[in-house]
Amino acid sequence: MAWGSIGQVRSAPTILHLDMDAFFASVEQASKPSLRGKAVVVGGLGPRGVVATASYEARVFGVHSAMPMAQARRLAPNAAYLVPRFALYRSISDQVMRLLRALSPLVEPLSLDEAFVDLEAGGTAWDERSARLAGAALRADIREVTGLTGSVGLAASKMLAKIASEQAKPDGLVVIEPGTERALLEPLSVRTLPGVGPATGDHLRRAGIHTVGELAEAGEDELVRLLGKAHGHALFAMALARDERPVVAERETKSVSVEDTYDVDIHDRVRVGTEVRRLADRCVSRLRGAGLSGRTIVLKVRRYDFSTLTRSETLRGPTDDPAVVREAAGRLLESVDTTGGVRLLGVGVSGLADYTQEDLFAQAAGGAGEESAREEPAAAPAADGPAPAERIWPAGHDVRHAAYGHGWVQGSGLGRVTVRFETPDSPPGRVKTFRTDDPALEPADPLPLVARGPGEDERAASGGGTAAGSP
DNA sequence: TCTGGGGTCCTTAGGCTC
DNA sequence: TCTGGAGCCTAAGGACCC
Repeated sequence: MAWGSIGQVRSAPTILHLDMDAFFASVEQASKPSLRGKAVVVGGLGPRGVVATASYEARVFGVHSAMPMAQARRLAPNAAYLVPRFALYRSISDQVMRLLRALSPLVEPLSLDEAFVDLEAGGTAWDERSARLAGAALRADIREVTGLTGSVGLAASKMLAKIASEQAKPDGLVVIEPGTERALLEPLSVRTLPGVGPATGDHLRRAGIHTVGELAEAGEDELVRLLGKAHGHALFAMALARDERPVVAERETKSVSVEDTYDVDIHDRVRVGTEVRRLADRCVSRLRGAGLSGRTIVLKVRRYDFSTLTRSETLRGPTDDPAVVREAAGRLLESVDTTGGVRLLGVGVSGLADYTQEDLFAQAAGGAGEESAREEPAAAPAADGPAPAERIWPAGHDVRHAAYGHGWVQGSGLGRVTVRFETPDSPPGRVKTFRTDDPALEPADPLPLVARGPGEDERAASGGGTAAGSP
């Protein structure tokens, strides 16, 4: 992405950045009344899990995103620990994105809980006042539709809108007025700027540069010398509050990959090979699901000491054939020393196209059924034998009991599962414990966070419809 | 303390072709 | 015919983001 290359400098704060507050944790609190106002941590619960999102109540204890889960448990032993429920988060994200698209056709989602909107392109705002009104209305709509809060930043560029929404958190709205940008940026830490992470931050600190003002003073040549061409030019432009990157609605995928971190390092070479083939199959499933194929196969190996290496191979043409990807990944694995053990394996495909080399051959051959008739990816995890009899009840997932109704799994182990019976619009519920194989208990779909009016949803809930999570 | 998963972009370096 | 350089591709690693 070229910085400051195209477009004209905007004079009104009509770029909006929305950031949902502690998104995953807020969804869980909205869906589970007993967790409102409590410390909630969402993330991987295995021995090598990390925190995806911590509620503001958990952040008080020092828990934050990307922190190892073991450390979070030491800091906040009484918090609720839940595994992410991406399907639910995605459905709520869709509702939010629909609200954004009503404001403008130019919406650039960055993740499930964040997006840029060009309000001017949508004719929704043209000056500070109209932008502020649109931002406030959006926040109200989000609360009404999802029961959740989001923070809004408004500025004349993407970088500043993002900084504004950061300042607005939680549950606020901040406008950076054109003309005030330089003064606002000057005292901020260089780490505030997008693209300055731990490594670049350290690098700059060693050069005596701590603030955005010092970054601007250092001069473009010095920054290019310190950080390289692209990064140096980009950072200098940002330090002067120059950012003319447009809001881009459609982004095409450049690569597809899957990876797994194992609870215990794998030492057995045969097992490593098996895992790589499984990952190759999963990767191809995702690739095909997106209607894509790719030329470059990448194998990723993280060793016992956390050192990471990648090996890649570029084929003559794009493929979405699981056998081809499996074989390539297997060849790449041969060049990697895995003695000592591996903690993570990954398989990816890049150099994407929306056709395959096989398609071209098929066309050329008039579709004559080659021997390599499309092999379906090995049906995922059921590697061997029937599914185990033991039923798994992930923490936080919804369940339904024949007698007690809707609830969620508070914890399980030793053949027992503990369920709290409550719904988004009920008061905090009671806890009961069952055997994991209790036939009266079954997994359930999440309920809507906000009760719908009659006709809005076939699952129309009866209650009063108060917005979840309201103070 | 002990580090996920899915991405993007940049840099460096070597090989190849014109 | 030899050489230098530009430009492109591939491979590997690193930083960053959410």
